[in-house]
Parts: sequence; C-alpha cells; structure tokens
Amino acid sequence: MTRTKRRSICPVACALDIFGDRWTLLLIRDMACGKALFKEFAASPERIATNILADRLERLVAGGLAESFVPQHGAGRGGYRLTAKGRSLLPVLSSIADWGLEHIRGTEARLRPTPGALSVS
Amino acid sequence: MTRTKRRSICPVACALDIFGDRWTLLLIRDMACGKALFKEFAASPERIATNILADRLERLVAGGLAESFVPQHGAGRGGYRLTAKGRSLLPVLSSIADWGLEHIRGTEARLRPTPGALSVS
DNA sequence: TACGGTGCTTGCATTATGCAAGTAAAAGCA
DNA sequence: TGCTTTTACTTGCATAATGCAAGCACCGTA
Repeated sequence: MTRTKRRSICPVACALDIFGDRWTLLLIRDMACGKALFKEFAASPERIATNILADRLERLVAGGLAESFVPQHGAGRGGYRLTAKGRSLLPVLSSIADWGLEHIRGTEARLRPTPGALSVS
Repeated sequence: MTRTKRRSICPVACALDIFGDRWTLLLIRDMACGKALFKEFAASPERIATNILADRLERLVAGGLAESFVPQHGAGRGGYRLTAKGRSLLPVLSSIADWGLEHIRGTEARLRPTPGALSVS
C-alpha cells in the first residue's frame, strides 16, 4: 500500500487507505484497552510480527491516530496512546465488534475499552 | 492473507480477516448502491484491478456476503448482489463513512445506498 | 457470420506480510 | 559499578498480495 495519493473522494475508500488492513484496528483496540508498550502489543493473541508492529505504530503516529509518550516523572518506559483522532475510531471498532460477535461463530468480547486509556491523561 | 485459521477469538480480528483489506468494503458499498455487474464495479472511481475484483467477488460469495444471480426472465446479464449477511455490514460501512467524512479532508458522500438494492428482490 | 462488449484469466513486476534472528539501549540486580 | 535481562526495535529473506497490461472465451446484435 502506497497510501500516498488518494483513490477517490469517497470517505470509505480514503478511510480504508488509513486503516484498511488486518492490523491497524487491532492496535487501536489494544490502545483503547490500555495497552501502551511495544511488548504488550506484541503479546496480543493475534501475534503481530514485530516488523509489522513497528511499521503500524509509525503509521499511526504519522497519521495522527496515536502518539508516543514518555512518563513525566521519568519512571518506567514510555509507550503509545491514542490521540483524540484515534479515539474517534472507537465507534467504527465497536460496529465491527458487534458484527463479528453476531456473524462469526466462536468470537467473544474479551477485551473491553478501559476508561483510563480513553481519558486525556 | 491465508484467511484459513483464525488468529484469535476476538470479533474484530476475525472480522478483519474477512473484510480487512482495501477493496472488500468498497464492493459492499457498490452493491449497496445498486451496482451488480463486473464492469460496474470495475468502473468505480477507485479503479480496482480486474484480477483483484474477480478474487474479491469470489471471496464475498464464498463468505456468504454476496451471491451471484441471473435474471429470471432471461433478459439482461446476471450479476452480484448482497445477501442478508452482506447487508448486515452496512452499519459498519456507515460508521466508516461517517469517520471519513469528519476526519479526512476532501471526502464527499456521493454514493448513497439505494433502497432497491437493499430490499430482497 | 463478423463484431463489439462483457466477464473474466494469465503473466509479470512491485509491494506487503510473516518468520527468525540480530542489536542497541534501558532496567534491574549484586 | 559491572553484569544480566528485558525491551524496542531492525534486518534478511521467503512467501503472499497487489497492480498493470494483455489476452481470451462467451454472448448478443447486426
């Protein structure tokens, strides 16, 4: 995916150029659930490859959907978190989860958005 | 994408294995807008390659999201149309369109679902 | 029966993905 | 302080997906 020139003026087509792949929305999901560290994303059950993970984190930051942060008081590692724009994707995520739960046998809603991860810290 | 074995029990991950690419939801969009013929999909502004189009139509049918049909009275060509399962993706499509319209500059809602294409003919 | 349009398939180059391994820096521990 | 472990990536390479251009068979029309 080159993702440089837009394919049309359709909001769906343009949106899919941003998150129309198998991993991006899963990272948004993880961040919405409070995950922030590289190793936490890598430990998700889907087992994203680390090179893809690094690539997607970079794209998310470049696209303004996520941002990297370092803790103010120097304690612990930094990480990635959703921006307001990234959080605005939660209705999309929710509608997809609803569809999956209803139409794909064997799926379960394990991960739930954590209020803490969604508030502006 | 092998799409054979599921990555996890997460409804989002499983759903993305079905339509998590840059083309599938655009075909759902086109069908929802009343398009049915190969050439109509191929003529959409995003200009999907014909081999990808054939592949996606096959996957949509295999996944039960669309079905091919031939007109009863022999007049005209056949085509593809959404099944009930395919139509159930419209809320997902709608939430993505809403997000795109709000967050991607220059996008416009040109295509609108046609009631005729969504009714059980 | 020639002809154009439609619905594909095929070949090939480019790009994305997946897997395994490697590496530099930070964190933890003695 | 020095050593080890963990973390956050990067790199190399094989495989799969995508994109582009042709080609080809079938149908309807003339």
